[in-house]
Amino acid sequence: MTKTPAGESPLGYDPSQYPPFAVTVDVVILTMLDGQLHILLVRRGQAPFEGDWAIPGGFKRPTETLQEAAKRELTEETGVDAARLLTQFGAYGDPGRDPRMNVVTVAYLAVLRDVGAVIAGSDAADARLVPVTDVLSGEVDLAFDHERIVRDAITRVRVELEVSGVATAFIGVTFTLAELRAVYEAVWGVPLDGANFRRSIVAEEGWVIPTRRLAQPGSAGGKPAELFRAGKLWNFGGPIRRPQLNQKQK
Amino acid sequence: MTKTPAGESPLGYDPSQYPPFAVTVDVVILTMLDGQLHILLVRRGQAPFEGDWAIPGGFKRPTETLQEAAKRELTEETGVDAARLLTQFGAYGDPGRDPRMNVVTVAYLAVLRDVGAVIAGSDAADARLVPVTDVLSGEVDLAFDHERIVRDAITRVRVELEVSGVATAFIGVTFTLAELRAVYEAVWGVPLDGANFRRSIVAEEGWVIPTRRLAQPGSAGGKPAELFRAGKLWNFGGPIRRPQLNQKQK
DNA sequence: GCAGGTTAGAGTTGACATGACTATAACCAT
DNA sequence: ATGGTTATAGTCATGTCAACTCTAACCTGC
Repeated sequence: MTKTPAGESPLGYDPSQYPPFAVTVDVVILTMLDGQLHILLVRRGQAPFEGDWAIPGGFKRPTETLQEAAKRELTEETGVDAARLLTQFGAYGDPGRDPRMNVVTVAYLAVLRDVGAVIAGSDAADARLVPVTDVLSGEVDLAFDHERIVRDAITRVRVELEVSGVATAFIGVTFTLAELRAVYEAVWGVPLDGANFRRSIVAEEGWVIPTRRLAQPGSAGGKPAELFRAGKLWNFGGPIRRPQLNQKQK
Repeated sequence: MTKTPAGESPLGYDPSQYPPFAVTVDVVILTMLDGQLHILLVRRGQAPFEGDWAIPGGFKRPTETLQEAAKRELTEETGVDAARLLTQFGAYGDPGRDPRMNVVTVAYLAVLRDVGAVIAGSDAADARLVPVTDVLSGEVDLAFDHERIVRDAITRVRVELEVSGVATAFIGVTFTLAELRAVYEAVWGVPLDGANFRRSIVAEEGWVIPTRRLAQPGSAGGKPAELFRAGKLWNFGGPIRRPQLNQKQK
């Protein structure tokens, strides 16, 4: 942090020598809705990219940490609170990524079980949950380089699902194993065998704790499922391995 | 990226309203030396933290990407070239992390097989390779919040070793399986069975390519090992799973 | 040149994880 | 009651992997 090409002195660094830099934070919020993975987007009310969808975010203030900025901007723009669970996953600073000025943005990711009421902020024309498949397929265009950011976020959460116990963050305090399995299937986009899934989880104590209560069967009937709570082992990684992750092409 | 608390208009954003923001990049360079994992550090020649060790880095310029800035600063400060292989792993922006001004830094990581000549840049008092254990144990104090950054980097490379094929980046173009195994053992800090290691790698074609040449045995003797080149499969993940990663505490 | 030590590499075995599948239980609708 | 649906239990074959043994090919010291 000390190298000083012509005229830059770290001690007497004069920012006015440079075009202004801005630091922003952007937040990717993921949640389950109708068995599908959804992302929280806002519709921009101002240029540039007015009318386009974007992920919520905004300028970092000098007195706050990056994490605090992410939490604040998310709440201001969408009314959503994800104080915990915000994890940083990337920084983006290509020249020209924002037509107005030099902007470096730090991207955060959070996974929520229930987003709650989504309320568009003052300068957002709209805010809502959109299926991630619509974004990944290009059906919904995003402002700036936000599509790339979202793709990176999805990649990240797919890995996190396996190596960290983030799966339970998607669902309620008590849940059936089918609900838990739906999380894996939606995020990874693969079907999982229900019986094998159950065995992997129940085989070892500490993943799920039986509540001795039963869930209501759906309208289609079926045997009522047992309700579980999440155990402590989720803090040390997940119990389910991603299928075909290691398919080596020969 | 549009929320505008009092007076901030995204269109007419005026950076002079704010205390200046600086964006820097910092680079963690890891390599193998004498069977131990080493990190490239520079000794600061100027305040603040004058005389302390730090990881190389410096200010991003508006016309370059973050990645380009990392490559440039590394070369300027240490004479080391790691154009490829630089991967971003975190951003740090806590208020006060730099006593001079508001600095948000984006941290990069690279793994090199041979660092080559290390040449301290103009304002670095020294530049050299230091065992990471000395940093992690606190024996070597680092400037700013660089110790935290280094810890995050080590955590990252331990994961990368398993999910990406970064292992071959540590060693030469041709290598013995014992050398390759030493990389895993040094980074993960665990012993691996030589026979099982060999089987995992040789079992499938594409990991290593025999060169039909033999390495010179060490002074202790022993059967001469076969020399291999890295195959293509390393681009799609590594062949060795980290032991006890899933040790679930009961 | 021989003995004992060292390293590379092959093979063997058993524990365990996992995928595919079958069977049964408990609910819904009609 | 009957058939459809979902949850849960169990079976079986396969694959992975760690621990271990064994042999080949080198070194050094005598």
